[in-house]
Amino acid sequence: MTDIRRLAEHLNISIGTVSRALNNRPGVHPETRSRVLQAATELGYVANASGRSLRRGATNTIGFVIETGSPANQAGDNFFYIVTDAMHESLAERGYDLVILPCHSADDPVEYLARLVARGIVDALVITATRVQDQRIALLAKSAMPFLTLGRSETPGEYPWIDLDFHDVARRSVAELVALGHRRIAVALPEKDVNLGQHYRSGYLAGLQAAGLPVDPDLILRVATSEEGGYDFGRQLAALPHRPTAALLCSEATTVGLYGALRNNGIAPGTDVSIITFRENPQLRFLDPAPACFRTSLPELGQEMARAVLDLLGNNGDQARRNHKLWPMTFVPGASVAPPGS
Amino acid sequence: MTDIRRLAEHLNISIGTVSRALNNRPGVHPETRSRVLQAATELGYVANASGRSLRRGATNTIGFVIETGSPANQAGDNFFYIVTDAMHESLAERGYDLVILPCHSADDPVEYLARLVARGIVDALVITATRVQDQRIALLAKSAMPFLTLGRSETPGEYPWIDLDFHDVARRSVAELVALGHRRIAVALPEKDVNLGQHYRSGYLAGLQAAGLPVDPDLILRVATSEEGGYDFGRQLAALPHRPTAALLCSEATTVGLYGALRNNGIAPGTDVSIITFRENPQLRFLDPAPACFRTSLPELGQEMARAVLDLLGNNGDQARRNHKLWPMTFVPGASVAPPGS
DNA sequence: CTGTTAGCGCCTTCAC
DNA sequence: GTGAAGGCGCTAACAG
Repeated sequence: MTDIRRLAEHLNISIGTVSRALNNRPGVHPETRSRVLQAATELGYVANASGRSLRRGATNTIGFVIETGSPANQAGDNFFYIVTDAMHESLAERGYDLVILPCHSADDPVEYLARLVARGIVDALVITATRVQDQRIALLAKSAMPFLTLGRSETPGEYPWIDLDFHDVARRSVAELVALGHRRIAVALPEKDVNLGQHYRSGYLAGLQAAGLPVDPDLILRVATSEEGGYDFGRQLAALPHRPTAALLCSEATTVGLYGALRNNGIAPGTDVSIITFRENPQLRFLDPAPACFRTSLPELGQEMARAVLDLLGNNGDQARRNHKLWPMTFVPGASVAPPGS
Repeated sequence: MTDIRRLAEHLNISIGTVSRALNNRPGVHPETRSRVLQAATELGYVANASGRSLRRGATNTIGFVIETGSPANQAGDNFFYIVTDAMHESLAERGYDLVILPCHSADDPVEYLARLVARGIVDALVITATRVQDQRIALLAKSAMPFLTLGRSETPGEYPWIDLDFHDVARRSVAELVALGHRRIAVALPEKDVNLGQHYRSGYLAGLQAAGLPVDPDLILRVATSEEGGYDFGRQLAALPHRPTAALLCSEATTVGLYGALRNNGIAPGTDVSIITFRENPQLRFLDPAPACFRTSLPELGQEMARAVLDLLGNNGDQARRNHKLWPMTFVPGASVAPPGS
């Protein structure tokens, strides 16, 4: 709670010198500097953030926006905690802090962002769960706030993104199943405006085409990204007159629900219907049969995101806005996949 | 990005009047006020947070601290998103904002808090995952920062807390099992310094005592709060010479792992070993057999927490520091519980 | 190497 | 009902 003035008085020197010493500015006698640093530690002095930001015109803080009201965020495991943990650590090495900015259910995400930008509490923003047409991106692109999106979008403009390679995951999943003899493969897609669904769908279609398989619209379903959504998907598959022998999930959150629905309808996951889900996580590992899925290092993803954001704030910010990164994932076989009719 | 000066110039009035109009201060001509408000909306003016905080000495922001490096937070579902979502909404009604402050793996939680307090970016803090002896509480109690803990602690001092009633949940769980004829009931506790473990343990012991059952130390195990921890627990139970007929979990995150370990050892969850876990969540609902557990409304918990924090910042802050609330939970029967040897 | 001073954006007191 | 001015805590530019 001490301010810089009291610290200076305590040391009998001017606040200017104290400030220079604390901020590693040149032109301070080494002995003075060490006295200042020691006194700061003793008195628990930390610069007041408002004063510093006001003067510097920057907060040295990155905001990571999460819509806490979204069912997709309330389901599943704590993807974001792992990503932000690593991202935060990388940012800290460069003197930046990270805060998670939750946008609550009753608030409008676009207005929330507009307020954030104007209030100036962060130097850059990360937004997640991008839509095909995303007003948040349109807003940010018009503003002067540097931002990174986790997920692509068809919203026009030049902005940096990092995205998991949903296309390749889906394509690869189909290929794995086809190699075992599957020919009727269902897929659960999210709501239409969720951008990852576009890519997952295109990968699925590419996989079918590569195998010379026809597209059956009955096998392409849209469900909520939640346990309930997975259950829905399973029920709908069970009700199909000509049941598929395999199913793909573009979100691991739906896996448990799908297993439950199949079992409740007398269908054995893995035996009657092969399943490949999206991202490996600890919960999946103990499901029976263990689901085939895709692995990636979330800490590495967080580090990459930190790098991308820091690039935006560096000297080559303009160039950094053209940074695009497709994040690869590797297939993890599982007992949930078997030849059809086995 | 407009500042108040430009807004005032645009309207040809002084910044003092603009400020008064925007902050609903008395003594502004109604017409002037409406002109100001309209111009603010048009130009997208929002007060700069640093300037305002510096002047007011308050940020109107509440910080919710989460240790993103903790395995317990990386496991399980998004408990905190649901709580903070409701809390945020309640706070917003009273003009407060909420930010989630992640403390990353490589950072020391106590130092992190000390920095937060000194930087003055929030008016109050919420800390979670309390320890039996919690240095964070000791630090905050010494500071002038109002704070609320989600979870109790034996750390001395007068501070407000809200805690789920772990004692009663454990006691009730034992009673349910005893009523069905169980006499050997195992329990998985977290590491010793995790405060909720103390209460869960005391409730477990109270339950045994009420039923006149002996305490078998072999049945009281400590495991990590994660899927792996649950798996560990199951393996250890399977290896016991005199196997229990029931098992209690003080964290739902361990449930899937326990099911997996039992099955891998030829033990049927629900039939061979009855299971009661902690908090109901969507993932559990689709496990087979569905685990008995305890239900509570996380949105209501979030609202209660918002109230507790706002009380701290109100006129009766001193009295509010004595607010303690034990949060009740209700039993949800499940197929994971059956009479022993059934 | 150190002290002094201006001003970041805002709100509030005082004067009118 | 409105304008002018000071100062919240800090850093950077300028004197010395």
